[in-house]
Amino acid sequence: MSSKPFSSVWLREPRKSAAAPGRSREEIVAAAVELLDQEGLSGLSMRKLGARLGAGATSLYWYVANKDELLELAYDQVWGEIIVPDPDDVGWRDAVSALAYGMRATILRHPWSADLIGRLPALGPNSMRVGDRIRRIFKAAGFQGLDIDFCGSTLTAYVFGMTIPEIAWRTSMGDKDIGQMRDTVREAAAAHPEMLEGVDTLADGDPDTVRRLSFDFGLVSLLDGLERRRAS
Amino acid sequence: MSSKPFSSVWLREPRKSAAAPGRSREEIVAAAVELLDQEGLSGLSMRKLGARLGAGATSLYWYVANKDELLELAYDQVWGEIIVPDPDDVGWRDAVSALAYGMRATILRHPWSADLIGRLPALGPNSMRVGDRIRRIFKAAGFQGLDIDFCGSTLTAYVFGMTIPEIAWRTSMGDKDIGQMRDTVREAAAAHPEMLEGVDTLADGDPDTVRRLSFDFGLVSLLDGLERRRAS
DNA sequence: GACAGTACTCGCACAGTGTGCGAGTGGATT
DNA sequence: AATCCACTCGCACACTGTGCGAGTACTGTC
Repeated sequence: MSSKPFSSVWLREPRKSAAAPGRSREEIVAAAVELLDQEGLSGLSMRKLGARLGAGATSLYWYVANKDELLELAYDQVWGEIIVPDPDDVGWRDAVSALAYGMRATILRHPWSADLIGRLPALGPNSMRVGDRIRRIFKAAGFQGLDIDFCGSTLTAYVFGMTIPEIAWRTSMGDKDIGQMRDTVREAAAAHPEMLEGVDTLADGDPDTVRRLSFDFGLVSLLDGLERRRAS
Repeated sequence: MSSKPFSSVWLREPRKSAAAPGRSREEIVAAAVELLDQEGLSGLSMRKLGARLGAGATSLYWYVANKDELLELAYDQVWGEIIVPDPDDVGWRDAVSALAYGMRATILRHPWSADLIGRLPALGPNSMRVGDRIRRIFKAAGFQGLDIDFCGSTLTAYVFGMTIPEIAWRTSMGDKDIGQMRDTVREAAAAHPEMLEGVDTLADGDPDTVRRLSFDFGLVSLLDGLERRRAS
């Protein structure tokens, strides 16, 4: 295993200066997110980021211990875009639905973040805030004890598990039209008639619509299942 | 976006020779999996793998177009370890449960594979086989048309979404004891009393047991939800 | 104005990566 | 014996993250 001893930006004191020098951590993280949005995870290098800020590559290391810390910061920035509705306003099912769609939309807006989900510790203030709100929703719904956390895990697992592959599809197949796409998969699935049938029905509709239908199908099923749990 | 034009080992003719030369693709892939199991994704480099096989790094490029192809092959190898039960024997709920646990166990046995889920195209014969069997299960359960595929997506999304972060936890925190762990998260969650409550209850039990409970909670909920869909 | 200290910048260098290229090798076929 | 082909591999290139140590600029104290 390549297990580093574990560390996180969030667990150490930051540089003290409250003054406003030339560069700031915020500025760097913002530029990193911009670069990531444009060129993806593999497009972010310290040198490129430095150049974009008109700085030398190693200057950034004053504000950030290493690249992983920078990614942690950028990652938490993304979590900050997720808005978690208040269950008192709309009821827990609608709150969870809105949250799930919000998470999905946020990740799709920053596809590189999918590569970090589950690989980077999510201990930043924004991810904590989201976690806290999720917990509130399920507690308000009537779940108790460990079940509250289990509900949260289940929900995020579903959203992440559904969205991560979706992004891979979008980015890798983006330039191919759907006909080519179907042919490609048909070829790979040639040995399994059962799969071919699925490929064909799936390829009939507009890909975006199908993906949304699929996401909704699973989400509704999940909510139904949770509701049953809650009632018992 | 860093969107390469898309390609896959499975979509091109392999080298023709059916003879038995010194090295073979199978041997290389097996060694790669071994190395990955021992040192993780970042521990695999072409030079290291070559050395392990008593070969020069670039010799491998005769059998494999690039590193990504090698990873695709190793990845599919992992899918090959998943056994998908027959729904005729045990009923669809039990079949799905067994499958979900099997997938989880397989990924945990090869933690590096979690880093590839959703990033690499899964068009290999083994992943196709699994996909085919999953489809059969849900068809046998009585689902129809698009719903069959939606069920499959939902299930795999849940299993992947649940297992990917679990691996990150295991590997990054493996050497810390649970007390330290709780303190770490407590610190990060300090601003959110709601979360602290969760941290404390979760940290009470044995981590492995809690994880299994959590996995089961979501799985059962999901199955309940799907069952409701099927009935209507 | 002089000095000290601190906050920051950055060029250089190192060890490592994936991989294209082209020369070389050994065995089978003609 | 000559030719071909499967295969090996060293070299080189462009690129990566980052430790180090010298340099700069600003701030506060006498």
